[in-house]
Amino acid sequence: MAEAQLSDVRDLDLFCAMADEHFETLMRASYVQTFPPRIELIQEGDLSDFLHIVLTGSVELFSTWNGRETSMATVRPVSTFILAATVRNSPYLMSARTLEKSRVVLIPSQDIRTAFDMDLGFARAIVSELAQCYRAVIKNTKDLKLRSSLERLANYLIREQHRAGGRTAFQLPYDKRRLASFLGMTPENLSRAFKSLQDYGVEVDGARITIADQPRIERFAKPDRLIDDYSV
Amino acid sequence: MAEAQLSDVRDLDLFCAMADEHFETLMRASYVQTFPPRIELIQEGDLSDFLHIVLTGSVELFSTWNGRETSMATVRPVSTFILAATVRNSPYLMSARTLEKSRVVLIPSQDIRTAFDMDLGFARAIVSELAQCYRAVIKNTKDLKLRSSLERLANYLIREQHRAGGRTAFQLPYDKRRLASFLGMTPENLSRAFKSLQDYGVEVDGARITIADQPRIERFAKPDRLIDDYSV
DNA sequence: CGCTATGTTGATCCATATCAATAAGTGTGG
DNA sequence: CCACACTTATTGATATGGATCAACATAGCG
Repeated sequence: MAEAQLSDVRDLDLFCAMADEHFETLMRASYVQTFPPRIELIQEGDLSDFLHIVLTGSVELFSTWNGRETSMATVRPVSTFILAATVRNSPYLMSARTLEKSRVVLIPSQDIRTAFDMDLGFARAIVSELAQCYRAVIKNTKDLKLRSSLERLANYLIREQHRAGGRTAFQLPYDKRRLASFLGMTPENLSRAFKSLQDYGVEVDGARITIADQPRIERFAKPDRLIDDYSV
Repeated sequence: MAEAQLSDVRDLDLFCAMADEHFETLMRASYVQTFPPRIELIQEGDLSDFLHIVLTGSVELFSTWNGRETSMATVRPVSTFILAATVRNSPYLMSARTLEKSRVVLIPSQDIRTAFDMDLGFARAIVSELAQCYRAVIKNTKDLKLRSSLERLANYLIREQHRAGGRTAFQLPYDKRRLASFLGMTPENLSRAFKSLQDYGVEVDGARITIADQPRIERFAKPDRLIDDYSV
C-alpha cells in the first residue's frame, strides 16, 4: 500500500489509538484493490470475511427483498463498512457496490478479532465506532418515521450543505435516482419535491443545489440535532 | 438486589463472560428501582448517566419530532437498553417509558466504561451486543423501506408467533395503538390491515391472534432471515 | 357504574406511487 | 468525432395506499 494511503487508514478513528506493531500486523494481512464502477463487492447473505475500507471513490450499501431494492447508505473515503458483520462473524445484511472507480482495503475479519483481544485502544475504538453506526441508523429511522418525504429532502440538503463546508451552493454527491431511494421515495416524487422546495428558496440546477434563503428552508425543515447531527 | 434477579442479570450475554469480581463491583455501584406504569425513565436529548436493564415489566423506546411521536422498540426482560449512548457518553436519541409496573437496574455509565477497560470478556460482550443492536436496527430499516404496511404486519405476526414458541395462537404483547406506531402506520390502518389478513387465514380476537393457515400467510409475507431472524 | 382511553368502521382526502411520454445526458463503437 | 443506444431526469395523468376526520363501540379502571 502506498505511504499516503496507509497513513489515511492509520488516521481513522478506528485505528489511530492502536499500537504501531498491531497496526502493522493488520496491514500486512490486508489487501488493497482497485475496482471499476458498478462492481458488487459484497452480496447480502454472504459470510463476512473482510472488513472493508474505502480509500478513494465511493461505495453504495443497498438491500433487496422480493424483487425490490433500496439504497441504505453511501460510504465515502476514508471510512470502513460492515464492521458489525465482521465482529459478529455473521452474514452481511446489506450488499455493496462501487459507484465509481474505487480503491478498497480488505482486512481479514479474523485478524480484526485477534487485534481486538490484544489492543485495548483498538477495542475501545471498535466499540465507539459501532455505537456511532448504531446511532446513525437510529437517526435514519427517526427521519423515515417522523418526517414526510419533503421534510426528509429538505433536511438532507441542509446536512449536505453542512458537509460541504456550509457554502450556499454545493453539488449532490451522487445521482438523484439513488438519492430518491436513500430517502425512501421514487425518482418522480423526488423531482417534484425539488420543485416544491423552490418555494422555500432552494434552487436546483442539475446536481448543483443553491440554498438561497437559509432561514426559510430551516424554518420549514426544522433540523434537529438528535436526527441530523452526525457528531452527536 | 434479590438473589434471583441478580442471577438473571448475570446470565445476560453482556455479563456472563465477565469475571466475578468485576461483576460484583458493577452491581455494588448499581441501583434497582421499581417504577409504576407510564413513567418516563429517559428523555431523548438527556446525557446518558446509566445503562438500564429491564428485570420485569416492559419499557417502550420512542422518539418525537415536531409534535409527532413514533414507537421505536419495546424492551422486554431481561435485556439492556441505550447501551450505545452509554459507551459514547452522548445524549440519548430515544426516550423510554414503562408500559407496565417494571423493575429496572441502573448501572452508572462510568462504571461500565471502567469495567470495559479491565475485563476483556466484558469488552467482547459489549462489542457483540452493540453489533447485534446495530444489525437489529438495519433489519428494521429494511422492513420499513422494502415492505408495505400489510407485509410488515404479516411478518411481525410470524415473528411474534415464533417468539411465542411457534404455537398457532398467541397474544399481542402490547396494545394495538403502539403496534401501529411501531410498524409505522396509524391505528385505523392497522385495524384494516388485520381485516385484510383474514383473507390469508389470520384470525384476530382482541389481542389474541391465531395463524390458522401458516403456509398461506408465509406465502404472502415472504419472511426473510436477513430481515426477520433475530439470531442472524 | 360511569369515565376515559382504546379500538373499530365508514367517508373522504392527500401524499406518494405508478404509468407513460419526452428530454437530456453519457458512454461506446464505428 | 459523431451517431446510436442506453440510462437518468423531468413532466403529466392517473391510481392507490395510507392518513385524516368523524362517529360509535368497547373495555379497562377508578
